Amino acid sequence: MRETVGEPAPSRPGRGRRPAARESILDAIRASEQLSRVELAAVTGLTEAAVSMTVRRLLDEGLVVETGRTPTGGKPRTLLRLDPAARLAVGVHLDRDVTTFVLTGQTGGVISRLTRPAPGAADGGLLAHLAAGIATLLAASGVDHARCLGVGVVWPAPAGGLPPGWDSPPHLRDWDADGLGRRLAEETGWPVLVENDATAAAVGEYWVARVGPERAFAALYMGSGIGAGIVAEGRAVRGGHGAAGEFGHVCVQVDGPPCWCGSRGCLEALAGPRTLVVAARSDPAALAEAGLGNTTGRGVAADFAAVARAARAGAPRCLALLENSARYVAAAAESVVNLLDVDLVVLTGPGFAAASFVYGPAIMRRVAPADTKTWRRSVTVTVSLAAATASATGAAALVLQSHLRR
Amino acid sequence: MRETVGEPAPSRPGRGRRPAARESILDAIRASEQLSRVELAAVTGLTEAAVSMTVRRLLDEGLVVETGRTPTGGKPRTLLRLDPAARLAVGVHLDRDVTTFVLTGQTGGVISRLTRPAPGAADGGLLAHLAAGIATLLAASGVDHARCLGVGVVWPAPAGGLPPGWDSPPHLRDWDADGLGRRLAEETGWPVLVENDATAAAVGEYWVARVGPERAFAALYMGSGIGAGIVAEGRAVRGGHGAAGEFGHVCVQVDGPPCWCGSRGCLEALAGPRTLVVAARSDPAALAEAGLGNTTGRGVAADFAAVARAARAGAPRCLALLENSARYVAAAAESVVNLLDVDLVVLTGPGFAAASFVYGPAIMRRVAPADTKTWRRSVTVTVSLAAATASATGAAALVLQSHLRR
DNA sequence: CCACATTCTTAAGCAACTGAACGAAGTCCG
DNA sequence: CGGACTTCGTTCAGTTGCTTAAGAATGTGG
Repeated sequence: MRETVGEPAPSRPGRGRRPAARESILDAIRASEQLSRVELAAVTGLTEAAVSMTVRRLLDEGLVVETGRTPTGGKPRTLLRLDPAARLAVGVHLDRDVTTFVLTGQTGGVISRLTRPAPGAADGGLLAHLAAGIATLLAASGVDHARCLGVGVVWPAPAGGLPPGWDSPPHLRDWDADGLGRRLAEETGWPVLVENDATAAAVGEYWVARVGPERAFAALYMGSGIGAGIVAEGRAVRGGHGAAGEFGHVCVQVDGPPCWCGSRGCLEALAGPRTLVVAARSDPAALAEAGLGNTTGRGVAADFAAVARAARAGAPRCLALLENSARYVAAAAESVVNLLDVDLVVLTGPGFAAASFVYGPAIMRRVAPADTKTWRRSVTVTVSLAAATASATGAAALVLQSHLRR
Repeated sequence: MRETVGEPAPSRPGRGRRPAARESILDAIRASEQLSRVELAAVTGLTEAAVSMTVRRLLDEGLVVETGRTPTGGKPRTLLRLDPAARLAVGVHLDRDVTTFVLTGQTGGVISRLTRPAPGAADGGLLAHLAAGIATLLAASGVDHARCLGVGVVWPAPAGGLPPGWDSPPHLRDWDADGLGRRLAEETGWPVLVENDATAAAVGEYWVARVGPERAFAALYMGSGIGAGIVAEGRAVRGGHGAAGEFGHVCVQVDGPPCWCGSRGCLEALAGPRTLVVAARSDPAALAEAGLGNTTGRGVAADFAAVARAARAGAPRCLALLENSARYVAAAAESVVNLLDVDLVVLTGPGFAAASFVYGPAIMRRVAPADTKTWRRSVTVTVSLAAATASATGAAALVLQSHLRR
């Protein structure tokens, strides 16, 4: 379950119901970059009168600005945009080896960024690490703190909390989503929201890439593990306990090798970055190609990137390892597409940022074949523009989105 | 896209917005069988005053009835139920070999039922077949036609329409969802809704089995093919083009045998009922066990049922065939559970009705193992109580549900 | 029979939206 | 250049769905 902590919703007395117009108007402008009032009325299904009134309020609050006009047959349309600086959000990605902090504006654009190594066991704990990073980020950017809506924290674990036995990094091991959100909210004074990193990447992509709510899409995220975030009808799919998107444990081979999760043939066990790196280290040729010989313990992501670089430079063994992995990932992606009728697959995260030149074509071949003999609808496969920081910006986007839908 | 045809919503002037209370109250009563007004207020989050007013209107309309009271410390609660006979819906399942018609009440209970063989090429066409069946069903049940809300038609194809190359039975081949809905609405005068049969089975199960909206669940449907319907947050997951739930084309073996869909290793190609029946017919031992020797062309479902009967009676070859199929189905079910964080899997449709004694345990072993070492949440696997008519009742439930959410 | 607890109803008010008419800001054309 | 026309946006009264607040109904225990 997603956790929102801090600032309880002020239940003003005498208040009617939650205004739906506000949400749909802001979301429509977000998705289209700029829109006039009549267009908003058409898109949202509201009357022009309702749009007019709601927009005036948004203008008064400074959330929206008028930017130019487009000529028509009669009175020209006045275009509306979100004011990027009107609202800010902090996004934090707690990955295994590194923590990324970003400050974004209302449109999801990154204002400033900060990267820190993940805290070791003796570094004074996770809370201090987070609070310091957030403070540094805000101080460096010099923005008005009052405009910051809150903090989104995402990690490579289900949003519903870490189940026992989960393979989590040491500095996250003793935390659950609920506790982390509450404690960090107390520490910083901001509302805090905790979510899975792949889901956040998907929401971030939805937000930043201006995907329309009519598209069902999946963001495949490869960091030190592999996960998927799914957005359908403009909403993140979280499942019964906030653990949807366990792409790494999709079965791609009935009697495949055992996985730490207790099952067999899981994608992660067959083709995950960790598996690939282990294979590269145990293969002398690949080891030499990727220059992994005299490095050790740098973390899976760094090793994976080295293998990808070598493959891109033409190293045959590294390329073979990646292509083998890509076969499995493509098959799992096909399952996602078939199960959820996804028409847009976005590859994101540092893993795909480094190796999309192998994974992208492989997934495309399997999921969106060029021949039209197959029955399937057309599926687009793209690589995220900011794959390395996708989760952190997604974390911020989650905060922005939750403020739309308050 | 789902198609609703007929009866355009009367847009009364001066009307405010769509009442959300009505929907949530009816849905809460549906899910709980009976509830008092205070309980409704607690469950729906509405105030007691709002519940009181809305319920009175529902009582006036006859949708809801008061049934008894429960003692408390003070004034006893008056319990409310849906009046099953207040609203009726017709559900039609157009399967490959047989068409099933059901008439259900507001709670989804079957009032009357009719089964007809699927029309051949020379039987005067699909529309006449449907119209005649519906007329016969209603005449036989002797209910007031005015209380019938509409007709739901479901078929073994995506709700979004039949893509070119789809392996559809002859009598459905020239139809698309849109056209069928419109034409049947003209023919019968009722609103018509066209949907995928597995999705309908899931909605039917959700409706009839009183699943709460907090559960994410998947209905696996085996008829002459194999599909999945997914319900999350009380809504059917349809995906970008209404083609979600293509469980039969989940990949369970990267380099498995080619499937007619153009891909490889699809569940249906490896373990679907058709594949299993073909295997049984080409295996002399299984052929003899199941008594398929002197039958031919009865359709996949009948042959599959014969194999299942033989296996249940102890026939080793038939059992082996089923258990092999179940291994693959279980792996694919595991993928669904992991991707969507489903906590309830329901087996339904004639295939699972005949062979759940093999598939149920196999899926349970893989998806809900008894040992708690795994990280996964507890998943329940059950067999539908009315697996054989699940899709037809689901079709009717879709009509009921769409009237809640109008 | 009278507190007391609890459930449900009634009454007044408010906020969000609707429809319809009107004002505003352009283009087009004689 | 001025008026018809087109399209955009606003104003205003009215309806509706819900809110809070108070009270009526209907039981139990003393």
